[in-house]
Amino acid sequence: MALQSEATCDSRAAAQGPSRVYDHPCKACAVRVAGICAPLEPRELERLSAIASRARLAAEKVVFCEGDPADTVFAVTEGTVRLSKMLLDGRRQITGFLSPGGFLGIAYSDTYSYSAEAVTSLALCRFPRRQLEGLIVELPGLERRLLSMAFDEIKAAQDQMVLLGCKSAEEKLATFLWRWCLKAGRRERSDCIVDLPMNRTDIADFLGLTTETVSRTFSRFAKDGILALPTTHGVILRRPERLEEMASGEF
Amino acid sequence: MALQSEATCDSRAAAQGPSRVYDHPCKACAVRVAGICAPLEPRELERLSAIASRARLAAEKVVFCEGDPADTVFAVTEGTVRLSKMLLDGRRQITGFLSPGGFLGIAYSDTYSYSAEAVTSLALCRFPRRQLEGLIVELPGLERRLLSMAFDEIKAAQDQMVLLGCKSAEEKLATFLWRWCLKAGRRERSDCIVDLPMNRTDIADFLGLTTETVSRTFSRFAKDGILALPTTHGVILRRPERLEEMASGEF
DNA sequence: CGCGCGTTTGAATGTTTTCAATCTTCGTGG
DNA sequence: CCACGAAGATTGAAAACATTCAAACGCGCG
Repeated sequence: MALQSEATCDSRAAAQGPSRVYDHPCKACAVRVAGICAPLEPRELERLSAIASRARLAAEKVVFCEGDPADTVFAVTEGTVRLSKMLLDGRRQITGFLSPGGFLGIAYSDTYSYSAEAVTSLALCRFPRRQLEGLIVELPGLERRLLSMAFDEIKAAQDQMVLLGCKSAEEKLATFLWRWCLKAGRRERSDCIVDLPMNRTDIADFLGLTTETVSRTFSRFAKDGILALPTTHGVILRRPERLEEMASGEF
Repeated sequence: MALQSEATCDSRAAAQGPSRVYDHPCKACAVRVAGICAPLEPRELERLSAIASRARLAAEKVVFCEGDPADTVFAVTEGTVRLSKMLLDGRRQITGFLSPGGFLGIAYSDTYSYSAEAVTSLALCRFPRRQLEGLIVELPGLERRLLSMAFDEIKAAQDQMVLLGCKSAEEKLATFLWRWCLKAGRRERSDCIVDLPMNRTDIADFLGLTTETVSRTFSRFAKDGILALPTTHGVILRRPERLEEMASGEF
């Protein structure tokens, strides 16, 4: 499973002052993965660090594939990961994007039930699954945190089902941009500047549309003055409130 | 969150022989909710029973509404529950159907993030949320089971995203019928007899279609000899293997 | 038996997709 | 530094699939 923490990836643990954690190769990781480390005592954090190793991955590389033996769990510390499932004929559904703090690959299953790829270049923490499961038994805070993250992921999945099942192309893209604006938007007066690390095909496969429809909808939004597209990955939301309206928010 | 156990609802606890559990009003419930009780020791089961109460609900009645204060968690012991989310204008997405063993209403949130209604008449176990959360802290087996059920629910949600985002109307209905056949189908030679407790509108809102499209697709399947519709809720799958093919299974 | 609701069927419409071509961007090599 | 090539993005036109609107059917219940 892929767990995305809503916590920001500030250097929380840095406030704990010097400790043995600092000598460990996972220092940087321990500092950043607020998602899972947040509720841990320093001693517990050290236990987690002890089983972790770090890895870097170039953009578009595969973290793991659906069906692979699931022997490693990952935490994202830098970059964006794309999670997807494929049909036999190659049609793809992206089930989510993970940012720093996100957690992926955990499940009570012997194989991964989805694929994970690097959208941008990545920094990851790796946890051997066996050892992490052992730690979960020992550290109740860790299990509680996982359960909380799992619930958040279920909620996000339900919102995505509403998007996929109920919304029009325009509403889908508006929802997508509005979410990204809330999560990672940089405000500048009434504008919201958003960087979309993924390409149009990724957006299309996330929203259940084609690239052409995504592109057309972007163009229409730009023509209507709702946003500007200085580059394909850089979007300036000129009227974020219009997007929020168009998103037809749930409840 | 709604957790659907894959376990059948056999009277597992009955094998434990007479005990104080039997004197408790939740006897019947404790017997049936294999979903959450399965990994519990008899003593632990008793603790769970002690905070539970039972309820019955007529078909089409509301269990709880999106936005209501989430102070009760439920387990389904009889009947089928429908979980849904609504957009402001009334469009509805059904995120899942729960059968006996299913668990609903748990989340680390003060309000329910979705609505739950009775598709058929129901028997439910009720757990006051505060007390259940206290019990989770005390009983590690309970928390482990919840985490496992949460992972299963995430996996199911991802499959549903694939269905909603990638599949055609025909593939959607074929997938739906094939799943139901696997879960609750009664085999008879090559046939599979399925009872669909929900109506066409429910199916449509689950699959991201309209009732008309669902109905037309049913008719086409019947015309092609893939299934027969003796009643609207009773379906005989004459060629389940054709449905499986049409479902374009994942991976 | 008749009424009402849910389902089915029909025809027209519309949104999104498909197919195709062009444009843009970015990386690479001259 | 510029030119080139390839991949991604955009735009256009035609087609397809699902929806919408409308009407008829049939089943269950009073």
